[in-house]
Amino acid sequence: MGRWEPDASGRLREAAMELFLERGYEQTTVADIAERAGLTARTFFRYFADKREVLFGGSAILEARMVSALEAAPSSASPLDAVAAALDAAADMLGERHKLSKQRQAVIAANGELRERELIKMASLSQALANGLRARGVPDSGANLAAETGVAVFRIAFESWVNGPARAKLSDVMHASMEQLRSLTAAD
Amino acid sequence: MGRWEPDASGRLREAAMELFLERGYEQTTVADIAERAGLTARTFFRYFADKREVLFGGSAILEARMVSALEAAPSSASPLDAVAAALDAAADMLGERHKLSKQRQAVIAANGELRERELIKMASLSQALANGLRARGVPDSGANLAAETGVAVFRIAFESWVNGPARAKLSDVMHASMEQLRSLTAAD
DNA sequence: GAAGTGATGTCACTCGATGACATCACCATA
DNA sequence: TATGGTGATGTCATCGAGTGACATCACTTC
Repeated sequence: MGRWEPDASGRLREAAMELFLERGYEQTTVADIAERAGLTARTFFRYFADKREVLFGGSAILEARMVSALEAAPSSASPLDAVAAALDAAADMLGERHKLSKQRQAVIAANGELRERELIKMASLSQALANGLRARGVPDSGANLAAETGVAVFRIAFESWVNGPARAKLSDVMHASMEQLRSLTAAD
Repeated sequence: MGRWEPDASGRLREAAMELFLERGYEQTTVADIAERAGLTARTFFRYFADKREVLFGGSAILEARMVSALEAAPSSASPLDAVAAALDAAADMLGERHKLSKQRQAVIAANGELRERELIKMASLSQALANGLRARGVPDSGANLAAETGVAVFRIAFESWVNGPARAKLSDVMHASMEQLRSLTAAD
């Protein structure tokens, strides 16, 4: 794999995933990743802000799609319903690659730095959803709360799906979690 | 401040806070902190696992107190009410130092690494609360959800309190956020 | 006062991350 | 087809975080 092969970023992502699965995140240096991709460490840092980021390339896209879905929800929909529409969009995007998701989550779960990075991606998502809700006229505090709880539902459902059977549908798990939230808070 | 003065850990924490406020987190090296505390960088890393951790010494105590409060809630209390008791305990511990909290939050908010670290502390808290709920007989999925949403309420209320007037009571803000959550989900 | 103990310092090293500058492949155009 | 421009990559030097090995210091105990 020579210096000018196409898709350097994709090669780096693949090499990283391979090495993380083979020996773990900490036992892999950036130089290792770059070497397997036929590049140098300096080039790695031209594509990714830091070592962790190589695992989170899709999160910006996911966030954009979820925000679009939230914006597209009928204006009559409640805040939580609009958030639910965003979760559906997420299920569409992630629901087809159960094995890959499982591997990736295993790598992340095994390392503190990566868990931290994942959490801040979720926080960014929550922020973006809250902004979308405000644009729909939802007042500040409610927008934050609805977005936060929505992301909590997303995270819990995703985890449950990843650790469950491959044939389960992510969207079903998400709907079930959302229902559970409603009953949890309504019952008081 | 010589080599064998007492409370090395406390001196390091103070020196760090001072320097972070003076020049910012990134512009402060661990060697700077250690020097101001009359120690060396090597010793810093004997007290704190990494540079970020110097700002999060209280989080383990906070977590322990919140879990205690949750466990002490009457067994008749609903999951969300037990979580609310934990939030009250947090308000007790944090509510008296508005200025310090505000400074600390400003430092954290200004830096991505520190935001990440704070998020994982919140995740740890959520995990601990969920464990406490399970010990009370709450089923798995509901325990996670109640803990996550409870921590979301905590975070939002704390932020609102920190950015509000110094005379506001943290416990009041927390109660208001919790009420808002109930109405938000019950209205559908 | 000698031995032991725990806290601290010193040294050397690896790795993540970044700036400055050189080099390469490729493309447009004269 | 030569020339120059452009963007991607490599090379080199450097800083700071973090760690292991070992020396040193203050203090305690017998």
